Amino acid sequence: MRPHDTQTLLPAHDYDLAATLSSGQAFRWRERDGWWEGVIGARWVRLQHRDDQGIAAETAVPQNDWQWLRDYLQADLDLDSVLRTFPDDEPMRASVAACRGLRLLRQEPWECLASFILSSTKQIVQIQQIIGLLCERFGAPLPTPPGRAPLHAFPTAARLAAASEGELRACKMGFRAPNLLATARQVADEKIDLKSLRLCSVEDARERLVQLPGVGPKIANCVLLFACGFPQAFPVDVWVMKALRQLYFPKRRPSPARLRRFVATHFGPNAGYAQQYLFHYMRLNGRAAPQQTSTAARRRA
DNA sequence: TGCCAGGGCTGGG
DNA sequence: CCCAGCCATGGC
Repeated sequence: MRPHDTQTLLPAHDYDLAATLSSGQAFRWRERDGWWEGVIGARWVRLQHRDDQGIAAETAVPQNDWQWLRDYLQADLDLDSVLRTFPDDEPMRASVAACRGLRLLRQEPWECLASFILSSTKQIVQIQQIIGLLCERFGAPLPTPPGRAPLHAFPTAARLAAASEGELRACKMGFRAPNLLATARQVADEKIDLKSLRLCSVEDARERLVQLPGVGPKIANCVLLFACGFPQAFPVDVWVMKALRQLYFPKRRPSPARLRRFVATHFGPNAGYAQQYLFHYMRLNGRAAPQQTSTAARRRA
């Protein structure tokens, strides 16, 4: 790789770029002309997986160091060493077989937190729309390649803290607007230091996150897993709940406490990684789930 | 306890 | 075409 180039090729084994970028961890990636286009920090970038070579990357502005991209993609992580820690049971084997190469990204904490506050009771498509509007209206403009539509960085907490609730509601986020605004103010006022959460114990970090308005256990776990680097954090949403019920408790309906104990003990030190595989597996098979007894499952089939 | 609060997409009628 | 359902959190 030459210095000050707008292109590079990152060596990466066992990396399913499409699954990773579309798996509901991050919301600003779009596929276009066989590339995945997005924004990381203040950089426009597009990515393309090349068999046996790795991940090709192009930026709008020359780079002399691509560490920011390796960090974001976690390209240097040895996936096998993670997969080896998964429990050796049928649901995990099936989930890994369905999308081997699925990875966790390492996102910027504020963007991750704000995005997941906006994610509550929304589906991925709508989350993308809200975040698109938010970036367009409040994010700093970024250099893009010639002939490309202008693009914006994710808005800073300070910028959103200075917005009105009405302006945020105009981005179609509905009742999440006051939560996002109040959390942006706390972050901007340094009531919480998101970057230092990774230095806490996972329990301490979670406790601090759930103090923020609009942040419950599910969203806190998303931030811990996708931004703070806690591989044991285990967000439980409806898809994961469905996976746990169908795959591990097909007969009885476990209590929430029992379920919490199960996920805390069964999946090992990389439980969050295991969760991502279950989530993706359920999303792939959700429509055609074979073992349905509930009306909800039958309606889906 | 149970309902409700945006809203855009999906599936079924 | 229309309409119910989806969805994680907080407030009532």
